[in-house]
Amino acid sequence: MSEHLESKEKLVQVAIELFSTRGFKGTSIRDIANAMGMSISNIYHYFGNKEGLLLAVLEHSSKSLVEKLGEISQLDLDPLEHFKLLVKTHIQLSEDYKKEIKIFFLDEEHLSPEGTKINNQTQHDILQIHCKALNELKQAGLLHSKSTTIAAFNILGIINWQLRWYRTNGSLSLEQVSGEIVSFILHGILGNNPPDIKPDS
Amino acid sequence: MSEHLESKEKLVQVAIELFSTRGFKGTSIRDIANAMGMSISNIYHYFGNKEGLLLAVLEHSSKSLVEKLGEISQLDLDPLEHFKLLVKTHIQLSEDYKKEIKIFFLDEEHLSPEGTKINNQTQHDILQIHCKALNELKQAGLLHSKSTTIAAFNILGIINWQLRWYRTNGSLSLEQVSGEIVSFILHGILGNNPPDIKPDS
DNA sequence: TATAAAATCGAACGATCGATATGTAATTAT
DNA sequence: ATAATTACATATCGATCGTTCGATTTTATA
Repeated sequence: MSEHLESKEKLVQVAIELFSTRGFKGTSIRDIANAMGMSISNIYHYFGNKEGLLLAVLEHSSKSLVEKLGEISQLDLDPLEHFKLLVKTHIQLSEDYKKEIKIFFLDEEHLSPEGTKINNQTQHDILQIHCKALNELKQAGLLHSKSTTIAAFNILGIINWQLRWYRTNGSLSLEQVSGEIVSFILHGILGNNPPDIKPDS
Repeated sequence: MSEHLESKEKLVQVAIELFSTRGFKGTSIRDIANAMGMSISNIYHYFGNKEGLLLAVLEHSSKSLVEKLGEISQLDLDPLEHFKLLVKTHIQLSEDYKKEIKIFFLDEEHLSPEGTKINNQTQHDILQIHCKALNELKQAGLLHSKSTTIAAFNILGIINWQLRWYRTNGSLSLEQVSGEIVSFILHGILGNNPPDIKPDS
């Protein structure tokens, strides 16, 4: 009744690597089998079919990502510090889950109903985490934006876009970029009533 | 020496439609031929191979998009009005070129060197247009952000993300969303020294 | 150690893919 | 009028795709 978790976990990792660089349709089962040094049929033994493997990847990474972001959401901090920590953590997590998130955005079009469901659920969860933090700011009278939802979308846009252009080997450190982004977002949502924003906590 | 432009142009349009919904790898030449009511070989007659068709799509739309955005850049306005107009126009253009831009982002991974070149050039051009407008603001002493480049990336992130979540049939009009986004961005880049930002020009 | 279960393999299947070869009808140029 | 070019179609190629089958090896258990 025991599964060979080593192979199964390694398969997911290899799939993440290949799906993120070549896309789902651009990666064949044979590609994955070769990269694993394993036979094709063995992949079917573990995941049933190609999409089963994709679903395993999606489920594996989305659950973990939302979980870690949710931990921040449950901390008991004052609204402003809470929000800053949330954005900073989100940026760091995006870097950590770079490849997995890329799969999310790259292959969302040709997903099965189940895959679409996972995808939508994940996006919704993440949006809600930010909305919650923004509503705390609103209750504290600090929010300038009329719509917290649009503000939350804007924040996700900035963070997810940073994932596309930021290069680790470039001249900017992630800390620098993260600081600039937090500052940009804070001014964007707080508007003209900023309680003297400190550059970093 | 004359070409049948009607069929060729229609082919590009059909390709845009299918590539944007199913992705490049997810769309077969046969799919396109069927949607056109045309034989497969005729597509090869016009575009040489599948990628030639993709390049035609990319070239067609990127040139047009950058051109229209560049027109705004050449207007002679005061920096702030200039910038607001640029963002608003970019949002509107994104809506107009929704499908084409989707192809840009969806299939950037498996492009030929030439496709990658067009893609990078386009992204670079658009970024520069925003950087230029931001530098004008900087010279006017209005900019809060340290790095204009990061600020420009943030702006692109917000606009391109809006393209993903905004639904025309939803409860929000594009005008509303556009206004909120412009406000968000203005506060984000101007920071604590805002010259009394008017909600709309 | 016997046996059931899990893990792995090689070979093959039918379908579909991008691409081509070879034609013919229609248009255009001379 | 006729030669040349363009616009299309049919049929087919070899490659690759996802998937399956049948068998073998390894591992767990009783």
